[in-house]
Amino acid sequence: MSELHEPVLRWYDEHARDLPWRGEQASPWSVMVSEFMLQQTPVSRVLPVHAEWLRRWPTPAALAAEPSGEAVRAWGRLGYPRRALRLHAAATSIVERHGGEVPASYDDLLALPGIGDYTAAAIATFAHGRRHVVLDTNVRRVLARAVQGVELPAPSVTKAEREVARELLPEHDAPTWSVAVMELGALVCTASNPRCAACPVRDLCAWRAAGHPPYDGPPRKVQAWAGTDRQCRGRLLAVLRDSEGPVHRSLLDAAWSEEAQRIRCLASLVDDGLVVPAGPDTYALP
DNA sequence: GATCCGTGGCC
DNA sequence: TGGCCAAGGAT
Repeated sequence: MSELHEPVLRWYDEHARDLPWRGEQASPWSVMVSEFMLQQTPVSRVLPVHAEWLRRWPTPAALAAEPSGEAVRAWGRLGYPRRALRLHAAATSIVERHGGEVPASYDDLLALPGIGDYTAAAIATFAHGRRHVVLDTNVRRVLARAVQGVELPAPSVTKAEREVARELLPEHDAPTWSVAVMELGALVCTASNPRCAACPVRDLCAWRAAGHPPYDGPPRKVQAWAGTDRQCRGRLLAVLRDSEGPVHRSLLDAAWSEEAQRIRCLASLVDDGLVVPAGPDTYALP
């Protein structure tokens, strides 16, 4: 047991947010939906959409019974709408291969569409109480600072980093430890303007002890947005989402003026399965 | 490993 | 004002 455990767990007991996908009443499916939605997306924006999804589709079978386009539509403006398609596909696979129950094993979860290392570990841990290393951006940042003494972790997970997290994982109640570290990273040990004065392990923190040296790794690229294909795809899909049925090409033309890019992006949306041709110059959600 | 994939709030 | 960031995954 590291000396980090007690203060972090005590802090979590006092400061944890009461989120609907936490606690005894949350089903594994609720946890799974939340993990898909939380990928690169803040909690505050996930909350209302998650509630509506669980009300409308309380089980994987309920979601799988509907066209994937309904999932894309109900995804709303959460972003990265391919996640909605993958969640629908994962629900279908759960019905077909797992009797409609969210799998508990990491390997079974990892085999589902839209689930990588983090999400498989998170669902196995938080929905089923298994013991896995849960390495998300929050945990990585907390450990980078408290243990390694650097402001931010490397661009991708290193072997040493995973080993540090593995050694810190307690034998008993690993889920509470992981969610506590994540919560600490989300609320106190934030990427910018960390609230060190409120941190339960400030006196143990290697980064603080070193005088808060600034990040000195490779430059972190900020994604461009204005004029990109992602913005164009977002505009086009929003037209489909906000329409009852199939829409004519002219409505899509009005959503993005640059023709070559518009055509390329529409083709990529069709290729991704987010849009389907529905007739002459007509398109719809799948 | 680098790149692509949405969206909106914040300091 | 605009760079920065938010519980990643697939290719």
